[in-house]
Amino acid sequence: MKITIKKIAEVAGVSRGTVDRALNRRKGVNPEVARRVIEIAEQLGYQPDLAAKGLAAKRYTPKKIGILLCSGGNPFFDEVLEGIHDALDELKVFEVKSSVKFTKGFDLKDQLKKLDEFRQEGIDGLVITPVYSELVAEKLKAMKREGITVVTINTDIDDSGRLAYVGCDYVKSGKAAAGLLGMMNSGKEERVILVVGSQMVLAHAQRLKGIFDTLREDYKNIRVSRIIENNEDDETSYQLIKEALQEDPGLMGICFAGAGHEGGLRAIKELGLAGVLRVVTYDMTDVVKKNLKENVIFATVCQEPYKQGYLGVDILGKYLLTRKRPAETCVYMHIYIATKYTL
Amino acid sequence: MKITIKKIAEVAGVSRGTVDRALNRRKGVNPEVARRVIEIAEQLGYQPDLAAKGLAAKRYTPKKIGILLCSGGNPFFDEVLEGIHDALDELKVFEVKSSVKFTKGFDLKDQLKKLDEFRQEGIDGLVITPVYSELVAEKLKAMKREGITVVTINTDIDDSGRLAYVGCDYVKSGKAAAGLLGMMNSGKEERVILVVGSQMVLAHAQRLKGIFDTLREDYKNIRVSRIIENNEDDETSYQLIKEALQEDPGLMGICFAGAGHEGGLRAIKELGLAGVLRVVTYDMTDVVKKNLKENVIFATVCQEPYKQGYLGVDILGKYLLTRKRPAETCVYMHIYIATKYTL
DNA sequence: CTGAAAGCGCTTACAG
DNA sequence: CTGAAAGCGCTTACAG
Repeated sequence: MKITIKKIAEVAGVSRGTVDRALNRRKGVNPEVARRVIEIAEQLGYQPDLAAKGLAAKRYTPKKIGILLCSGGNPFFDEVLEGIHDALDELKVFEVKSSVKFTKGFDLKDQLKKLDEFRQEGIDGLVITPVYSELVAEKLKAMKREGITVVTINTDIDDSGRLAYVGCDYVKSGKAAAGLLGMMNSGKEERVILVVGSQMVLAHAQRLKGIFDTLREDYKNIRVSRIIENNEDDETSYQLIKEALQEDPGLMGICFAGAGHEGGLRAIKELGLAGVLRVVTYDMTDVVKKNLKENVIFATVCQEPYKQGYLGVDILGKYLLTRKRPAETCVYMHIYIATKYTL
Repeated sequence: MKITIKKIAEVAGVSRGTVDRALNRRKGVNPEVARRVIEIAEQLGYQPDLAAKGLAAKRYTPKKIGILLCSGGNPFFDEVLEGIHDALDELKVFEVKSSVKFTKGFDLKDQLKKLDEFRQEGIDGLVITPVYSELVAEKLKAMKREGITVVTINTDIDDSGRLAYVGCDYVKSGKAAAGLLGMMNSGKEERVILVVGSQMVLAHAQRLKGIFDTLREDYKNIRVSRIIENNEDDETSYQLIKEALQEDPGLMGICFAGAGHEGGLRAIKELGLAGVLRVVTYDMTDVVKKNLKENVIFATVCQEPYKQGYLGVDILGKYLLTRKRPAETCVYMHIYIATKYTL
């Protein structure tokens, strides 16, 4: 076998308890001794045995992870949640407990409130889809000071002291959608419209940027004739898109950069444009699936939702159990394209 | 905590050793007693603790996994191999050893020989990309009788007694490629050519089927004007495709259903058809990446190579350590589409 | 066929 | 600040 704590203890001439305390940066060790032990461990290439750690952990206070998602009403997060649960299940062996909370959409106040609830309950780590606000960043920093480790998933937030971000590069995902429109371009001058929830949503703004950059550089004969903000609301989406399509009957395509496609798709179908207007969406919800099958949506750009949830929890769990940080602070998901044939 | 072996021992009125022997179907337990122990364990919902199993396993003979890949010269397998190594690394905690062997392409004789080598060395489990031959199926069955558990990845083989198959649904991946050609169809009657390694390679034949089915059903104005067999050889590919393109200058697209695109792509570039002829490929090798970036390949259909390797080993490892079978015998990979923008 | 015991590597309450 | 010891859950060589 390999280097164990026992071996290190022998070499350092101290007890295994002291080695454990030193390596895990626990308090109450002579700094001199600690330094030496750590150095010896590094020299010998010590790798802690996770199985043994897990087993020993069972005797003492369990770790607790909080999960806070802005997913109310957004089916995209069902798959994220699957990943979260699978990772939590695997952590159960190590006696890691968990508690999951949701807010309806990106509601700032509600998020702040739920964060305080978690602080009261007492958690060791948090996986969160943060609302993009300084208030949240501040609160996360305060929680860090209290010893709570934070991992952001799906959306990131600056200067919050988080351990890692697991999610999408949204500019890149914008490019992917533009590439699809380009692929379907006939070679003639054509117009498309873009639909976002709000340009204030960071992810949507970044996707727009990716789309514009790509069209400008690679597909000069595609012009964006209009940007519609639907607030991710289906009724708004329906009205605005219906209008837009009627005013500009020769459109080649439309790209939904955020949620709320259902209404827009309804408008498209009513106007008899299904299968004609090239529709590109994001993610893979039931609505998207249905409309891919019916040839209304041509393709959709995906971002590994399951993995976002799984890795978010996994990275946090590994850190809590072993203080091991992920190799990269930002773990970007694979961006890929799905069609009716890949379902 | 939960139900442990100790608890079961108490309830059954036997020692922990006996419980262990009964639950793991080891020999030398009174059948009556074994039956009762197993029943009690089920009743109590006993779930063995992996960490403890791993720790205990360290004291005794390690398990050994053999890996046998038909990957010589095929860059697609680099990523499969990454997944394999990551999974093996995780198994090291449980003292699982491994040995990896390769054959050059799908060489039947070489595969049979390497299988015998593994038997000699003594392995407990095998992850293999089987050559599609009855001789292989027979040998795998023989190995099963000797107590070796087999998992197939990337390609399956019937009636071989394997524990599971992890890989692609090739008919479906054929459909995905056809869908891409369809997406790029101008609406007019158009012709495409298909390139395979050999129609004798099961995966290629299945992809062809998927492509034909889809074109027939959904894209009636795309006609396959020719099928080229390139033996996955670049020179052959170059020659045949150059000829084909010269004979039929109005082609809309070409789909490479197997390896050996490099030569074909060279022909396309020489004839000045880069960016004009719609090229669809499979998988994501360095050659594919380069040609996506240069706008020669429009899109490529992928099949989670990393995951194939990872899960193949993971499923086998879990089975060897805990006799737990995967939920599904056939674990199908996600099929997805990549473009230059998703790189 | 069965039980008692040792030990896998790590952690912490306890005593000093 | 440090060491000796117990124990997390499981497995097997050993003795009977």
